[in-house]
Amino acid sequence: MTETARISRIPKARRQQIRQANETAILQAAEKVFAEAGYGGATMQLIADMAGLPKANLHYYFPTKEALYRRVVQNIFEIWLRAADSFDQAPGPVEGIGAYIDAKMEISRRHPDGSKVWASEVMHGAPVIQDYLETTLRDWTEGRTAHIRRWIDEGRMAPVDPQHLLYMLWATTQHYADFGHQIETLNGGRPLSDRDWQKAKDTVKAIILRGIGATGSDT
Amino acid sequence: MTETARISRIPKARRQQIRQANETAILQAAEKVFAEAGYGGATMQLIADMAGLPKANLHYYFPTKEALYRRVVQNIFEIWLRAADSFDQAPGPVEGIGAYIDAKMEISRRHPDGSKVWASEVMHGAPVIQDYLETTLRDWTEGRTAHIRRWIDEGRMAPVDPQHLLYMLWATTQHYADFGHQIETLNGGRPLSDRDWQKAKDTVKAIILRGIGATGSDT
DNA sequence: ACACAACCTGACCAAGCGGTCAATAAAATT
DNA sequence: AATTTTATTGACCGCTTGGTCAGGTTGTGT
Repeated sequence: MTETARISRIPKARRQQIRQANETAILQAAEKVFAEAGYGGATMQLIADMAGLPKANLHYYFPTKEALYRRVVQNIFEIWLRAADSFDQAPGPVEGIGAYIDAKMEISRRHPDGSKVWASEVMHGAPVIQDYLETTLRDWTEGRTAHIRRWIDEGRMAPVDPQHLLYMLWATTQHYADFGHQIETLNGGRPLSDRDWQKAKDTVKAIILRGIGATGSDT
Repeated sequence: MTETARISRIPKARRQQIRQANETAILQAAEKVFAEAGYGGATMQLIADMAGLPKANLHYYFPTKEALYRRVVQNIFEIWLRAADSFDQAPGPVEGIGAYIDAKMEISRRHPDGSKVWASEVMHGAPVIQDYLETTLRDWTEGRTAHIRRWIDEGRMAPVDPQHLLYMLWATTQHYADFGHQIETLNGGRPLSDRDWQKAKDTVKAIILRGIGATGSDT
């Protein structure tokens, strides 16, 4: 480990360091504001205040409101794609779908704002990420439905329509983020506890895995 | 049937007639615009254009943007509550929950804009219908969970957590409205056909009813 | 026919918006 | 130390927004 690396790039890359710090601060603030107010309701001023920067500085890092918004949406999309890994390297539907549910529920818990921004974007007709839907998401979906079809052919689960099964998984898991406020209200105004989240996961997995007649890897 | 009633109140209630026509035109346009652009992104001008009225006329019927929005949200809420009737007068979970899924899927198909407005409202923290969540919706939910618990006690379905089951029903059915654009994109850019909708309903019902181990009314 | 109330609307306004820019400060390079 | 590059910011601008209002029009009761 060289000295410059150990002291974390004092002279040269301090610029980059500051730049990245400001960018992430802005992105975090933006995610929250976009989630709470929607794209139209969000203001650059509010994002700037929340990030602790003057408004003009935002436009130095992100030229327009739309550019900033686009980055926020892309970040979320990548997090979601990463959750798909659980799906792939699984011997059977119980492990694969079970792990996928766990992963997506965890995302709903840790990144509720991101989920809301995504939902809002799609609800409004996906004005900025339509191409993602048509390319990356479509490819991803086709791969997964093929996977599910294989499980069905192997008799490891009931012959349910893979597409609608995927929709169900998305809907159910993301609901805990997008409608978190409603759930919290019905929970007596208190956020879900660790135990509540565990119960949510267990219930969702139980119903869906039994619903598709899934069997474990042991044949 | 009197003459005045037959000719549908020509002299007296023509005012009311016009009033109601304009109000519903405004409300329909507002629902669409709020759904497509969100509360912050929607403009009174656009709503007025879509309703075929000058903007100032909107403010004659609805004093403020928020008042108009509130009415839109309330209308949707009432439609949803009415879908609950299917739940009540049912002998067992297969009929009750099955009919409820059918009803909510039909709402997602017929009133996608309303569903989106509701989703948006809740996602943004329910700023205008928080009281509804705390009163009407909470009462409704408690009644339904009690119903489900009874079914469980009677051995008509597996002992799943009723609250999370309800969330699953809401999430899955509303997903077809709120994320309709995404579904349409993954469907090759075409809206779901009659057969697609039927398949969606059947798949959702099959997975959930099997998932909760529901049995029909015949014991 | 008259008077009164309800309805309609073009023109207007203050406020807030996204975005710009010139001037300044800080850091890196020479 | 000088100079160039990068980062920062208060002040500002054109434009759109929700909302107002005076004056005109239409419908209703007498």
